[in-house]
Order: sequence, then C-alpha cells, then structure tokens
Amino acid sequence: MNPVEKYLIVLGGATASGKTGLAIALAQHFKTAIVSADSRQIYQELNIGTAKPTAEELAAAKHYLVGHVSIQNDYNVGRFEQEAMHALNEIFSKQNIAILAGGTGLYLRAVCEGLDEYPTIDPQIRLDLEQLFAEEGIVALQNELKINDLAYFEKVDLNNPHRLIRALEICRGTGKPFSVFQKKQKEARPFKPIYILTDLDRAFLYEHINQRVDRMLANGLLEEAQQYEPFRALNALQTVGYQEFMNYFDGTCDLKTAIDKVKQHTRNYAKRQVTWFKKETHWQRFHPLAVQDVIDFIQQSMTHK
RNA sequence: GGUAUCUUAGCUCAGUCGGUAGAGCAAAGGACUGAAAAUCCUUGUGUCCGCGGUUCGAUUCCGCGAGAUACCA
Repeated sequence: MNPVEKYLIVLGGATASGKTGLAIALAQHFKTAIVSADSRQIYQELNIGTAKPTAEELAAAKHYLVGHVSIQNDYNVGRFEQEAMHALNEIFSKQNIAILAGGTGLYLRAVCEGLDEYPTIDPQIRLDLEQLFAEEGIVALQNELKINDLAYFEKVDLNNPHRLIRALEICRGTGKPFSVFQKKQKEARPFKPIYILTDLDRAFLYEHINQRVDRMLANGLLEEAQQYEPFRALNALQTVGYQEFMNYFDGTCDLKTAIDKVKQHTRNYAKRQVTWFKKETHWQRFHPLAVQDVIDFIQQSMTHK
C-alpha cells in the first residue's frame, strides 16, 4: 500500500518580487490553500507596511498564518514550524498539493527540513542575558559562552549578540551546552517540496520596491506607523516601514528622510533575502508573471518525482 | 562687476610642512536553527575641477580659466 504522494510547492523570493500574486494564481490552478511563511505578515495589527495580502487577495485563496497573532505576543521560528505543519496536515488531509509561500528563508527551511529540538526556556533567562549585555557588553556574553560551550564559542559569530544570547539561554536553562542540541539532521516530512523562486533583475526589483513604498504611503502607512508608535519597542515593530518613522515622530528627522530610509532599508532587506536564497541550490527561478511556466514545471516535477 | 573662501570616493568632508590620499554615510559581497523585515561580518584607485609654470617629483606652491558660496557694490 503506497500512500498517495503529497507535494508542497515552496514559493520563495525577495520582498516585492511578486510572490503573493503567483501564490494565488497557483492556489487557484491547483485548487489548494496557501501557508504564509512571512515573519511580519503574521501580525494582525500590521497591514500596510508588511505588504500583507489585501482582503480581495485573501478571499481569492485560503491563507494560513496571516494576521493570526498580535504584535504583543512573542513569536519565533519554533512556533511557526509547529503552526505551519499543523496547517499543512489540514490541507493535505483534503488535497495532494499545498503551497508554502513567503520571504522568510529561515521559516521556509524550518518547514521543509525541520529544526532541531530545543527545550522551552523560561523567558526570564533571556531578559537576564539582555540586561547582562546592556550592562557589561558583549564580552560578558562571550566569556560565559566560552566556559559553557567551547565548541559553539569557536564557530559562532562572537560579535552577534542575538546568537550569543540564544546559545546562553539554552546553556543556562538546561545546564547543558547549546551545541549538544544541534543535530543538524533533516527532518523526514510527509511531502515532497518543489522549490520555486520568484526572480527579478536587481535594478527592476529595486525600482519596484521604491514604487511600492510610495503606494504604501498613499494607502496610509504613516498613519499605521503612528498608531503603533506606543509599541515601538516590541519585536514586531522592529520592522522596515515602521521603525524609520519613529524618528520622524520624535522630530529627529524629516518625513522625506524617513521615507527614503524605508526604501533604502527595504532594498537592503531584499538583498539579504537574495543572499539567503542564493546559497540554497534547490530553487528553480521564474519570473513572477510566468505562471504557466511555473505550472508546467510543477506538473513535470510531480510526474518525474 | 569687485573681494574672500572653496572645488578630493556615489554623498558629506578630512588630509598630504611637495614623494599620487582616508573617515562617516551610501553601495557591493557574505553569514545566519526559536528576535530572522531581526542580528552580525568583510570590502575604499579616486584624471585629489581644467590648463600652464616652478620642481628630480605637484592633488599640495604660483599663474590663468571654469564652477560654487559669502560679503561688498
């Protein structure tokens, strides 16, 4: 008894490269649903600046994991992996094809390859570590890591406070070295991924980004940012398109400068995404409007396994 | 029109007591397994405005020209 093969269309690409439109076209063609893999579109309060799909787009295909958490909640890859797998199980109970679409490379990888298991850590430990970092600097983190996990100390980026704090919270919380949890083994998944990357010429992508920011402003981005200014310290607001306006609200920069910064930072972000996807060789690149080519490729992949 | 100051990396500027130059920002490249739109790392050759002159040697000194700014008319 061979179970029916399940396929996951994994749709990646830089911000503003046309993922949303392509994902919907594919969802309609294959009569299936989309699981979003976007670390900012998960927030219910943030709409314009995160380029969340519009109400019409959301109505055109069933979407999972869009706007389902509040900016006041903590969120992370681990939770995303669980929720995404849950959503996929639901889709695969009725369909043989599902779509995973988004620009957060880490989230895509978490679903396709799995993450190592780490115990849940008391959030207070991270707060303590953040305080240690604030008061004594990065050297304090480095020293503690050296004592508790020499193996990781030797390969980690020692100037990166996020990496050090993450490792140390595991060390403190479990009493074991962080690196013993890193098995780096790919998870067996009940589906075959088909990797599709929306690929635009760099200059064209940047132009597209600049224009999209202008459109966001016309749609009320400034007002949205103003509305959540009181929450500016939350992780959810550490987001391009919001943070830049905080200085403007403080009166420390003018509006034009803030807008230019949004465009610039969005371009920088897109560049980082491009770098991420470049490293993974399994992506098949397509123009976002070449829907039929993508469909042909998917069908081919399914018949040839 | 006159006088003064300025003209150096994409931008803002530093500097060379004459031996062809360096910061910040931008940009480019990269890393990244629970903050990932986050976080972090690497990368600086450019007719030193143009043309002459002095000099072994000029971006640096001198002259002329062009442009910019300020003040005086």
